[in-house]
Amino acid sequence: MTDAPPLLDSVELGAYFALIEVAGLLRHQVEQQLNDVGGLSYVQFQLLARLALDSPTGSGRMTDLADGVVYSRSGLTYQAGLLEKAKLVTRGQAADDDRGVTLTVTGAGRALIAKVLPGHVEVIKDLLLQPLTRKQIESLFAVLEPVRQHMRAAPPRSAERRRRRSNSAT
Amino acid sequence: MTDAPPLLDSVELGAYFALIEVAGLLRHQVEQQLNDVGGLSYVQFQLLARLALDSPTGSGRMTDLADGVVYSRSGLTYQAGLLEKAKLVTRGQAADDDRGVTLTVTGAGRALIAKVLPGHVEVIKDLLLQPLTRKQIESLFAVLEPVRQHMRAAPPRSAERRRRRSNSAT
DNA sequence: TATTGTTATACTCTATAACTATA
DNA sequence: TATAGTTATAGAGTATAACAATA
Repeated sequence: MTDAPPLLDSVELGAYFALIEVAGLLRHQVEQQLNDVGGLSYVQFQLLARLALDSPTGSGRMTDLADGVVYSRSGLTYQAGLLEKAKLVTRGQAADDDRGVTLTVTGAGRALIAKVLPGHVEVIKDLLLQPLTRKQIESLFAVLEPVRQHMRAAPPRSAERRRRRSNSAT
Repeated sequence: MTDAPPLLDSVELGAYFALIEVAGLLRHQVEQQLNDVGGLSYVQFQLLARLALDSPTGSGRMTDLADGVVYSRSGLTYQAGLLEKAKLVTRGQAADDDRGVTLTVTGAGRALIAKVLPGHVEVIKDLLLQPLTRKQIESLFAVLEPVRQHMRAAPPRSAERRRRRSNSAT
């Protein structure tokens, strides 16, 4: 057993650690702002924002929302339940698939996002963007975007989703 | 009340979202590997790794460890307790300050880090580094490093630490 | 038979506030 | 009086597995 050769050089290590730390601190600060101003967790904000900002209809299917926001199905159900209880979304049958559930932002949901967004943006500017030049911001995006694509292509959650289904040893 | 003008353009938004998503997915995968192979949470791994890899003595002061790893004091005490119970670290008096507590990695702790590290590195390579050129990795580091410095300069946790102490209205 | 979503449950982590001891 | 660390406690979030209903 020779000792581990496949380590990382200092730049790779630095990029990795910086990524984790920066994202962690940023998320922590953002979470605090969201909670203070709107009583929202980050996941809840993401769900609401997706519906209110990304979807033209203000609606979305559970399964689609799960991807990229939440790691387990039950987790999404839990969060959707909280949002529904708070009257920020409604739950309804999906149009085409009778098993499906569709989440829709309410007016209150949109209002809350609008209320929370300015401070949210402020935190991002102050913490993440402020020390960077325009070029650096562009560079950050240019580098992270392919990584995101790559991660989505080999989906971590989807793998979990179907994990050990067709178990032949039954 | 005119509606929110101080929003972000698409590059800024893209950089922010990509950062959060990439770091989140990466951390999730890494966490799974650490847990599967070594029964460690990410925070526990970070603490152990700091002691085993960064410190020449294998020791560290609680307060110093808290910075950048854990968000609250009690959180660190909790994690230190777990690590101690698992015989991965020992707790002792700090040399100079009688209030201080020093954490020291044990042999078992070092062994566990060594056991876990190759797979850890593998995940980082596969998920984060693989789709990037060397230049991009360097660029990622070059951009994130000043952000990290900036975030540390306006410390979120330290602010919490001394929050409303010297209250003049006493 | 596979997929969508829910439920029950257990567990991990985090934060707050009160407290002790040392500087 | 301020700081280092611990404790008790409460709460939020997540994952697992079993389940019902539809494709």
